[in-house]
Amino acid sequence: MTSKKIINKADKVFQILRKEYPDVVTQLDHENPFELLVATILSAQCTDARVNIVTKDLFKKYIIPKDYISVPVEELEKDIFSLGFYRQKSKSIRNMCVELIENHCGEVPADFDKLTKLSGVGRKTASVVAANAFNIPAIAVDTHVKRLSNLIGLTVNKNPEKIEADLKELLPKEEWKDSSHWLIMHGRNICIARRPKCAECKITKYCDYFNSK
DNA sequence: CTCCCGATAT
DNA sequence: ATATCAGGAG
Repeated sequence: MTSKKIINKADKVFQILRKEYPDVVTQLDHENPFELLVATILSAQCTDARVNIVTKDLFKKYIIPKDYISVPVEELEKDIFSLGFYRQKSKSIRNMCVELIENHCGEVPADFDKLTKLSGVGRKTASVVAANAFNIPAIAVDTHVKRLSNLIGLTVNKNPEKIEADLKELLPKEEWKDSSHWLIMHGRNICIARRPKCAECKITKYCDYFNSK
């Protein structure tokens, strides 16, 4: 159930963001779906900019799933150390590569449900890969999308899966991918978690957080 | 719910 | 010193 008030708010907000961020793309450097999958797993709790620094060399050394399994796990841990959670992420990537080889002929499946079944891949990562590598309509609810959706008042839910469902009701499928990018761009540039720049924000008129200050 | 975990801005 | 960074698994 989405109230008319929220539907109207969403229309105004996304109209402004659409104009503000006309050409949105993933900031994660990648040249194919497999690289995007690895980069997205690595991006958990860490900025795209730092992932890109690591993947610049990583993607020269590891080309296909087999490459990640061929080295001792300690070597992969060292290669991604600076990103944090390096033990978890190494294990996830290795298991994910085994699963790609055993269940998907070494290819990244172009299917949301199949993606979420891979090690280290939850709804957010699956959405990023589905939307950006395969143009499958999806909304990736990351920390920015969550924060802005709650601050603006596009949803009253705190659970990412519920936020995703709420946003999908507010937008046509054709805009699912771009809408998450708009919120992410706005979250990084203006509605910054540590210190929101409300003075520079163009959607304060429709923002619950701003109007309740 | 807790744990994983380094880099960075404030 | 502390919060936060394009989360996911157990």
